[in-house]
Amino acid sequence: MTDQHGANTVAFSQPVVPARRYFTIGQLAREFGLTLRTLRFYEDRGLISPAREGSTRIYTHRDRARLSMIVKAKMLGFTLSEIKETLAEGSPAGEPNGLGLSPSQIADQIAHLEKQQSEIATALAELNALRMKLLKARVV
Amino acid sequence: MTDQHGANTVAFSQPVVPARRYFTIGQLAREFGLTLRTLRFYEDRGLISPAREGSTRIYTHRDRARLSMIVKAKMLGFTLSEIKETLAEGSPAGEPNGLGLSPSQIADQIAHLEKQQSEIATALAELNALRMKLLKARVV
DNA sequence: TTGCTCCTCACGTCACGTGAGGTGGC
DNA sequence: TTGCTCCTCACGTCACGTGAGGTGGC
Repeated sequence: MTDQHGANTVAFSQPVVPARRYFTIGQLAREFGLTLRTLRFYEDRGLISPAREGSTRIYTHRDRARLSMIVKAKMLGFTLSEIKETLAEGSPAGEPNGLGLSPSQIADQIAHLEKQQSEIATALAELNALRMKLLKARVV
Repeated sequence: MTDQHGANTVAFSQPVVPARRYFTIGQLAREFGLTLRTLRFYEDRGLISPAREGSTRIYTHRDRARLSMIVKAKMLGFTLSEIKETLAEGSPAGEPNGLGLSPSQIADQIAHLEKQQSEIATALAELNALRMKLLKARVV
Protein backbone atom coordinates (compact mmCIF):
# COMPACT_ATOMS: atom_id res chain seq x y z
CA MET A 1 0.00 0.00 0.00
CA THR A 2 3.01 2.32 0.34
CA ASP A 3 4.75 4.00 -2.55
CA GLN A 4 6.99 1.60 -4.38
CA HIS A 5 9.57 4.34 -5.07
CA GLY A 6 11.71 6.05 -2.41
CA ALA A 7 9.30 8.11 -0.36
CA ASN A 8 11.51 11.10 0.44
CA THR A 9 13.51 11.50 -2.73
CA VAL A 10 11.19 13.73 -4.72
CA ALA A 11 9.31 15.68 -2.06
CA PHE A 12 7.87 18.98 -3.34
CA SER A 13 8.68 17.95 -6.87
CA GLN A 14 5.14 18.47 -8.15
CA PRO A 15 3.28 21.02 -5.99
CA VAL A 16 1.09 21.97 -8.95
CA VAL A 17 -0.93 18.80 -8.66
CA PRO A 18 -2.41 18.68 -5.09
CA ALA A 19 -3.00 14.97 -4.87
CA ARG A 20 -4.97 13.91 -7.87
CA ARG A 21 -7.35 16.18 -9.65
CA TYR A 22 -9.33 13.58 -11.48
CA PHE A 23 -10.04 9.88 -11.27
CA THR A 24 -10.61 7.24 -13.90
CA ILE A 25 -13.42 4.74 -13.62
CA GLY A 26 -10.91 2.02 -12.83
CA GLN A 27 -9.39 3.97 -9.95
CA LEU A 28 -12.75 4.58 -8.28
CA ALA A 29 -13.89 1.02 -8.88
CA ARG A 30 -10.81 -0.31 -7.13
CA GLU A 31 -11.08 2.16 -4.27
CA PHE A 32 -14.71 1.35 -3.50
CA GLY A 33 -14.62 -2.32 -4.39
CA LEU A 34 -17.08 -1.95 -7.26
CA THR A 35 -16.97 -3.16 -10.86
CA LEU A 36 -16.74 -0.89 -13.89
CA ARG A 37 -20.18 -2.12 -14.85
CA THR A 38 -21.58 -0.89 -11.53
CA LEU A 39 -20.11 2.60 -11.99
CA ARG A 40 -21.56 2.78 -15.51
CA PHE A 41 -24.88 1.46 -14.25
CA TYR A 42 -25.08 4.19 -11.60
CA GLU A 43 -24.44 6.74 -14.30
CA ASP A 44 -27.17 5.22 -16.46
CA ARG A 45 -29.54 5.53 -13.50
CA GLY A 46 -28.64 9.18 -13.11
CA LEU A 47 -26.77 8.85 -9.81
CA ILE A 48 -23.45 10.25 -11.07
CA SER A 49 -22.57 12.16 -14.22
CA PRO A 50 -18.82 12.25 -14.76
CA ALA A 51 -17.35 14.48 -17.45
CA ARG A 52 -15.93 13.00 -20.61
CA GLU A 53 -12.63 13.26 -22.37
CA GLY A 54 -13.55 11.86 -25.69
CA SER A 55 -15.49 8.79 -24.68
CA THR A 56 -13.51 8.19 -21.49
CA ARG A 57 -15.17 9.07 -18.17
CA ILE A 58 -13.43 11.63 -15.95
CA TYR A 59 -14.42 11.76 -12.26
CA THR A 60 -13.82 14.80 -10.06
CA HIS A 61 -13.52 14.89 -6.27
CA ARG A 62 -17.19 15.84 -6.13
CA ASP A 63 -18.08 12.77 -8.14
CA ARG A 64 -15.99 10.71 -5.80
CA ALA A 65 -17.74 12.18 -2.76
CA ARG A 66 -21.12 11.44 -4.33
CA LEU A 67 -20.07 7.87 -5.02
CA SER A 68 -18.96 7.53 -1.43
CA MET A 69 -22.41 8.56 -0.23
CA ILE A 70 -24.05 6.15 -2.66
CA VAL A 71 -21.98 3.27 -1.33
CA LYS A 72 -22.79 4.17 2.27
CA ALA A 73 -26.50 4.46 1.55
CA LYS A 74 -26.43 1.09 -0.20
CA MET A 75 -24.86 -0.49 2.87
CA LEU A 76 -27.77 0.92 4.86
CA GLY A 77 -30.11 -0.96 2.54
CA PHE A 78 -31.56 1.88 0.47
CA THR A 79 -32.47 1.27 -3.17
CA LEU A 80 -30.84 3.21 -5.98
CA SER A 81 -33.96 5.23 -6.68
CA GLU A 82 -34.27 6.18 -3.02
CA ILE A 83 -30.63 7.20 -3.02
CA LYS A 84 -31.11 9.23 -6.15
CA GLU A 85 -33.96 11.21 -4.60
CA THR A 86 -32.09 11.74 -1.36
CA LEU A 87 -29.05 13.04 -3.20
CA ALA A 88 -31.24 15.27 -5.35
CA GLU A 89 -32.94 16.98 -2.38
CA GLY A 90 -30.44 17.01 0.43
CA SER A 91 -26.81 18.00 0.59
CA PRO A 92 -27.09 20.93 -1.84
CA ALA A 93 -23.73 22.24 -0.70
CA GLY A 94 -22.51 18.97 0.76
CA GLU A 95 -23.73 18.68 4.33
CA PRO A 96 -21.30 17.36 6.87
CA ASN A 97 -24.24 15.30 8.17
CA GLY A 98 -23.49 11.90 6.68
CA LEU A 99 -26.20 11.60 4.06
CA GLY A 100 -29.18 13.84 3.52
CA LEU A 101 -31.60 11.41 5.15
CA SER A 102 -34.79 12.67 6.75
CA PRO A 103 -35.98 11.29 10.11
CA SER A 104 -38.92 9.57 8.42
CA GLN A 105 -36.70 7.94 5.84
CA ILE A 106 -34.51 6.62 8.61
CA ALA A 107 -37.50 5.36 10.59
CA ASP A 108 -38.95 3.64 7.53
CA GLN A 109 -35.66 1.97 6.75
CA ILE A 110 -35.23 0.80 10.33
CA ALA A 111 -38.71 -0.73 10.24
CA HIS A 112 -37.94 -2.36 6.90
CA LEU A 113 -34.69 -3.87 8.10
CA GLU A 114 -36.20 -5.04 11.37
CA LYS A 115 -38.85 -6.92 9.44
CA GLN A 116 -36.21 -8.63 7.34
CA GLN A 117 -34.25 -9.33 10.47
CA SER A 118 -37.13 -11.15 12.11
CA GLU A 119 -37.82 -13.18 8.97
CA ILE A 120 -34.19 -14.26 8.89
CA ALA A 121 -34.27 -15.07 12.59
CA THR A 122 -37.31 -17.29 12.07
CA ALA A 123 -35.66 -19.07 9.16
CA LEU A 124 -32.45 -19.58 11.14
CA ALA A 125 -34.36 -21.03 14.07
CA GLU A 126 -36.08 -23.54 11.83
CA LEU A 127 -32.88 -24.46 10.02
CA ASN A 128 -31.06 -25.05 13.30
CA ALA A 129 -33.93 -27.20 14.55
CA LEU A 130 -33.82 -29.16 11.31
CA ARG A 131 -30.06 -29.63 11.60
CA MET A 132 -30.44 -30.93 15.14
CA LYS A 133 -33.03 -33.41 13.99
CA LEU A 134 -30.78 -34.70 11.23
CA LEU A 135 -27.81 -34.99 13.59
CA LYS A 136 -29.82 -37.06 16.04
CA ALA A 137 -31.17 -39.29 13.29
CA ARG A 138 -27.58 -39.85 12.16
CA VAL A 139 -26.46 -40.91 15.64
CA VAL A 140 -29.42 -43.17 16.41
CA MET B 1 -62.88 -20.71 8.77
CA THR B 2 -65.80 -23.06 9.66
CA ASP B 3 -68.35 -24.38 7.21
CA GLN B 4 -71.00 -21.86 6.43
CA HIS B 5 -73.65 -24.56 6.07
CA GLY B 6 -75.02 -26.68 8.87
CA ALA B 7 -72.17 -28.99 9.84
CA ASN B 8 -74.16 -32.07 10.78
CA THR B 9 -77.00 -32.03 8.28
CA VAL B 10 -75.44 -33.92 5.39
CA ALA B 11 -72.89 -36.19 7.05
CA PHE B 12 -71.96 -39.17 4.88
CA SER B 13 -73.79 -37.72 1.93
CA GLN B 14 -70.82 -37.93 -0.46
CA PRO B 15 -68.38 -40.60 0.69
CA VAL B 16 -67.14 -41.03 -2.88
CA VAL B 17 -65.33 -37.70 -2.87
CA PRO B 18 -62.91 -37.70 0.14
CA ALA B 19 -62.50 -33.96 0.49
CA ARG B 20 -61.50 -32.51 -2.84
CA ARG B 21 -59.75 -34.50 -5.53
CA TYR B 22 -58.33 -31.62 -7.50
CA PHE B 23 -57.54 -27.96 -7.03
CA THR B 24 -57.68 -25.01 -9.39
CA ILE B 25 -54.85 -22.53 -9.59
CA GLY B 26 -57.00 -19.96 -7.82
CA GLN B 27 -57.71 -22.26 -4.89
CA LEU B 28 -54.05 -23.02 -4.27
CA ALA B 29 -53.06 -19.39 -4.73
CA ARG B 30 -55.54 -18.33 -2.06
CA GLU B 31 -54.55 -21.12 0.29
CA PHE B 32 -50.83 -20.34 0.14
CA GLY B 33 -51.09 -16.59 -0.25
CA LEU B 34 -49.51 -16.55 -3.70
CA THR B 35 -50.59 -14.94 -6.96
CA LEU B 36 -51.66 -16.83 -10.05
CA ARG B 37 -48.57 -15.43 -11.74
CA THR B 38 -46.36 -17.02 -9.11
CA LEU B 39 -47.95 -20.45 -9.58
CA ARG B 40 -47.52 -20.19 -13.33
CA PHE B 41 -43.96 -18.98 -12.89
CA TYR B 42 -43.09 -21.99 -10.73
CA GLU B 43 -44.48 -24.19 -13.45
CA ASP B 44 -42.42 -22.39 -16.07
CA ARG B 45 -39.34 -22.98 -13.91
CA GLY B 46 -40.15 -26.68 -13.75
CA LEU B 47 -41.06 -26.80 -10.06
CA ILE B 48 -44.61 -28.08 -10.52
CA SER B 49 -46.34 -29.63 -13.54
CA PRO B 50 -50.09 -29.73 -13.03
CA ALA B 51 -52.27 -31.65 -15.48
CA ARG B 52 -54.50 -29.82 -17.90
CA GLU B 53 -58.13 -29.93 -18.71
CA GLY B 54 -58.13 -28.14 -21.98
CA SER B 55 -55.94 -25.16 -21.17
CA THR B 56 -56.96 -24.98 -17.51
CA ARG B 57 -54.49 -26.25 -14.92
CA ILE B 58 -55.60 -29.09 -12.64
CA TYR B 59 -53.62 -29.62 -9.40
CA THR B 60 -53.65 -32.92 -7.50
CA HIS B 61 -52.92 -33.46 -3.82
CA ARG B 62 -49.36 -34.37 -4.80
CA ASP B 63 -49.00 -31.03 -6.59
CA ARG B 64 -50.34 -29.32 -3.53
CA ALA B 65 -47.87 -31.13 -1.27
CA ARG B 66 -45.03 -30.12 -3.61
CA LEU B 67 -46.17 -26.54 -3.54
CA SER B 68 -46.28 -26.63 0.22
CA MET B 69 -42.64 -27.74 0.29
CA ILE B 70 -41.69 -25.02 -2.17
CA VAL B 71 -43.29 -22.37 0.01
CA LYS B 72 -41.54 -23.68 3.12
CA ALA B 73 -38.16 -23.80 1.40
CA LYS B 74 -38.67 -20.25 0.16
CA MET B 75 -39.30 -19.09 3.70
CA LEU B 76 -36.00 -20.67 4.65
CA GLY B 77 -34.35 -18.47 2.04
CA PHE B 78 -33.56 -21.00 -0.69
CA THR B 79 -33.66 -19.95 -4.35
CA LEU B 80 -36.02 -21.57 -6.81
CA SER B 81 -33.23 -23.46 -8.57
CA GLU B 82 -31.95 -24.81 -5.26
CA ILE B 83 -35.47 -25.89 -4.40
CA LYS B 84 -35.89 -27.52 -7.77
CA GLU B 85 -32.75 -29.62 -7.31
CA THR B 86 -33.69 -30.57 -3.77
CA LEU B 87 -37.13 -31.71 -4.86
CA ALA B 88 -35.64 -33.63 -7.78
CA GLU B 89 -33.22 -35.63 -5.62
CA GLY B 90 -34.87 -36.07 -2.25
CA SER B 91 -38.37 -37.15 -1.26
CA PRO B 92 -38.82 -39.74 -4.01
CA ALA B 93 -41.75 -41.27 -2.16
CA GLY B 94 -42.50 -38.24 -0.03
CA GLU B 95 -40.31 -38.35 3.05
CA PRO B 96 -41.92 -37.40 6.33
CA ASN B 97 -38.72 -35.45 6.99
CA GLY B 98 -39.84 -31.89 6.21
CA LEU B 99 -37.91 -31.18 3.01
CA GLY B 100 -35.21 -33.27 1.40
CA LEU B 101 -32.41 -31.00 2.60
CA SER B 102 -28.93 -32.41 3.10
CA PRO B 103 -26.85 -31.41 6.16
CA SER B 104 -24.44 -29.45 3.96
CA GLN B 105 -27.27 -27.56 2.29
CA ILE B 106 -28.60 -26.64 5.69
CA ALA B 107 -25.17 -25.58 6.92
CA ASP B 108 -24.58 -23.45 3.82
CA GLN B 109 -27.94 -21.78 4.17
CA ILE B 110 -27.36 -21.07 7.86
CA ALA B 111 -24.01 -19.46 7.01
CA HIS B 112 -25.63 -17.45 4.24
CA LEU B 113 -28.42 -16.17 6.44
CA GLU B 114 -26.06 -15.39 9.31
CA LYS B 115 -24.00 -13.23 6.98
CA GLN B 116 -27.07 -11.32 5.89
CA GLN B 117 -28.12 -11.05 9.51
CA SER B 118 -24.85 -9.41 10.52
CA GLU B 119 -25.00 -6.99 7.58
CA ILE B 120 -28.50 -5.97 8.61
CA ALA B 121 -27.41 -5.64 12.23
CA THR B 122 -24.58 -3.33 11.19
CA ALA B 123 -26.92 -1.23 9.08
CA LEU B 124 -29.46 -1.01 11.89
CA ALA B 125 -26.81 0.10 14.35
CA GLU B 126 -25.71 2.89 12.03
CA LEU B 127 -29.25 3.97 11.30
CA ASN B 128 -30.10 4.12 14.99
CA ALA B 129 -26.98 6.14 15.66
CA LEU B 130 -27.93 8.49 12.85
CA ARG B 131 -31.44 8.85 14.21
CA MET B 132 -30.10 9.72 17.63
CA LYS B 133 -27.87 12.37 16.14
CA LEU B 134 -30.78 13.95 14.28
CA LEU B 135 -32.98 13.89 17.37
CA LYS B 136 -30.33 15.66 19.43
CA ALA B 137 -29.72 18.25 16.72
CA ARG B 138 -33.48 18.90 16.70
CA VAL B 139 -33.60 19.46 20.46
CA VAL B 140 -30.51 21.66 20.69
C1' DT C 1 -75.15 -8.42 -20.79
C1' DT C 2 -72.42 -8.52 -16.49
C1' DG C 3 -69.18 -10.87 -13.51
C1' DC C 4 -65.87 -14.29 -12.25
C1' DT C 5 -62.07 -17.45 -13.29
C1' DC C 6 -58.89 -19.06 -16.37
C1' DC C 7 -55.45 -18.56 -20.36
C1' DT C 8 -51.26 -16.88 -23.20
C1' DC C 9 -48.01 -13.56 -24.62
C1' DA C 10 -44.77 -10.17 -23.45
C1' DC C 11 -42.70 -6.01 -21.56
C1' DG C 12 -41.20 -3.96 -16.95
C1' DT C 13 -38.50 -4.00 -12.46
C1' DC C 14 -34.17 -4.40 -9.54
C1' DA C 15 -29.05 -4.29 -9.62
C1' DC C 16 -26.04 -5.55 -11.89
C1' DG C 17 -23.00 -9.98 -14.57
C1' DT C 18 -21.12 -11.28 -18.70
C1' DG C 19 -19.55 -11.64 -23.13
C1' DA C 20 -18.86 -9.48 -27.92
C1' DG C 21 -16.35 -6.44 -30.64
C1' DG C 22 -13.58 -2.30 -30.94
C1' DT C 23 -10.24 1.78 -29.55
C1' DG C 24 -5.90 4.22 -27.67
C1' DG C 25 -1.26 4.65 -25.81
C1' DC C 26 2.89 2.60 -23.68
C1' DT D 1 2.80 -7.59 -31.54
C1' DT D 2 1.35 -8.03 -26.70
C1' DG D 3 -0.91 -6.12 -22.67
C1' DC D 4 -3.69 -2.92 -20.16
C1' DT D 5 -7.58 0.28 -19.75
C1' DC D 6 -11.46 2.22 -21.60
C1' DC D 7 -15.86 2.16 -24.57
C1' DT D 8 -20.69 0.77 -26.33
C1' DC D 9 -24.27 -2.41 -27.21
C1' DA D 10 -27.12 -5.98 -25.61
C1' DC D 11 -28.68 -10.34 -23.76
C1' DG D 12 -28.90 -12.96 -19.21
C1' DT D 13 -30.29 -13.49 -14.16
C1' DC D 14 -33.69 -13.53 -10.15
C1' DA D 15 -38.63 -13.72 -8.90
C1' DC D 16 -42.09 -12.25 -10.06
C1' DG D 17 -45.68 -7.58 -11.31
C1' DT D 18 -48.61 -5.83 -14.57
C1' DG D 19 -51.32 -4.97 -18.33
C1' DA D 20 -53.32 -6.53 -23.00
C1' DG D 21 -56.52 -9.30 -25.27
C1' DG D 22 -59.33 -13.43 -25.30
C1' DT D 23 -62.23 -17.69 -23.55
C1' DG D 24 -65.93 -20.39 -20.87
C1' DG D 25 -69.88 -21.10 -17.90
C1' DC D 26 -73.28 -19.40 -14.51
